[in-house]
Amino acid sequence: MGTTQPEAVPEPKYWHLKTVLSDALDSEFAVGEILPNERDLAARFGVARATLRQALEQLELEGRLQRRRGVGTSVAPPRMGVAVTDAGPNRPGAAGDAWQPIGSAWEAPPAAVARLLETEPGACVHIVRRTRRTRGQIVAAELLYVPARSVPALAAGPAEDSTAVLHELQALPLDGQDRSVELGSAGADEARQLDRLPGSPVLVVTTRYVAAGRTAAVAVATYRADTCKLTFGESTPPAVALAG
Amino acid sequence: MGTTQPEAVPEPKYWHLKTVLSDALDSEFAVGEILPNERDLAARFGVARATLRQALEQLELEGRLQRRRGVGTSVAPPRMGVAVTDAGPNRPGAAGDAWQPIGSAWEAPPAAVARLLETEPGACVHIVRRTRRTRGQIVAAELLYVPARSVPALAAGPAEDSTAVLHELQALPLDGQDRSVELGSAGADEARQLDRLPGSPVLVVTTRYVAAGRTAAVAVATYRADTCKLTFGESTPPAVALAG
DNA sequence: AAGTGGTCTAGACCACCCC
DNA sequence: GGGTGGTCTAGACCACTTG
Repeated sequence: MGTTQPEAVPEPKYWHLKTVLSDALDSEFAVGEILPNERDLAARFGVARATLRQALEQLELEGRLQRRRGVGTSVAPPRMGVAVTDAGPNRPGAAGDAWQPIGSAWEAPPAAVARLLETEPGACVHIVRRTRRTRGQIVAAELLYVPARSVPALAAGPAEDSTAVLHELQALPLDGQDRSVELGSAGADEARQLDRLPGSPVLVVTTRYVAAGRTAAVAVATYRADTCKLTFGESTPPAVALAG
Repeated sequence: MGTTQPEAVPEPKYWHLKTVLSDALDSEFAVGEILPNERDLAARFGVARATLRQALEQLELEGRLQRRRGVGTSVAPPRMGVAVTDAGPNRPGAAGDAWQPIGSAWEAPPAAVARLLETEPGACVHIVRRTRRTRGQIVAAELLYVPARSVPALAAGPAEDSTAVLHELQALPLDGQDRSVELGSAGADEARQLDRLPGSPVLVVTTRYVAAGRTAAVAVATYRADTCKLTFGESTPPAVALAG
């Protein structure tokens, strides 16, 4: 009896909070502006800080917010469109948007990669580490796995220079490539390169380069999921994608 | 003094927990097996339940675990490879892997979509809702936005049948399409269709279909990020992708 | 009714950034 | 040193599924 209001299913507080904050972000804050701190916000909305944080986490996941320890929470700019299709190791890529080699190694790849490469588990391959910078921001960290058979001009073993591997790889005639995209979380090393905390959500792009019917190389690139929108263009998208 | 071990930077507990659990998953549990409940696990590792949950959330984000309220936490199977490239509205798609129309409407699209469609903000378009099923599982929910000009054979206004819009769209000669992939979180409606909780991470695939130099249609598909790996193949990937 | 994961609280301490 | 977000705790209650 009483006030007959079954209330159906009460929406979780953090969910309601999220929509309220999202609206406020659109109407009352500018990009880059810093929000009040979490303790104040929680008090203002009458919830515990953990609950407020749950809402902030969601908004960060959607690319609406950016949080930096010791600094504060700010309104994030729209996600950058990052072209994936032509960013392969043997396409130098656009001038201002470049992959930068960080180093190289001669090690055994993880089992999953070895399977793709069709190499013996435990066998060593060239591993080139690169980062990708778009408009000044580091947006991705990549590990490029190249089996010795794909770069016959190089002696098996550690390469003196990471660019040598990339250079040899360019000489290889490609049949094609296939790619997959999935959600992951940044490992300790990737997190450092991407300037994020470990565990941050990333988009993992695995590219398999095929030459002469075999897998010539495998690239595993992890993109910041908060700031990036991966684009796969066939026609010319530029203005629209950037306007976001 | 005591044992002089500065311990450098202590790794967060939930991070360490995650790796321990991850190893245990590989070695001691089978796919589909249900883990001990959260309270027991937390006690066993000597942490608060919230901390244990933080580790579980990460593992779920990586597609290692599946949690169902009222049931328990189980070991997830490897992610399904879901082909995106040839799954457009005018490619019927493979036989066993199909989009199923759910309904249609005649409404104004969100502002972001209207911008892509180059229609007036507030103008109505055909909206077709579909779900995609792969191996029996619903993996994606899509909203297909079709402006009236792209389907001249149909009267402007609510379509009697969602298949009519799709049928007319197939008649349109396409110049090409471009796509973007980004991280998002499921809204209340999408969550219901995907059998997930609101806020669950999803991969949002936005496809712009171009005909005669204009945007003919826009599809916004949200894929379950926990169970799906999106594939963009140019060569034939099958066995490898499925073996995961 | 019992057991599960999901939400929420009120507090504490820590790591980091900037002044 | 003072402020920020990040981690952690110990408890409570709720929503859902299953027997």
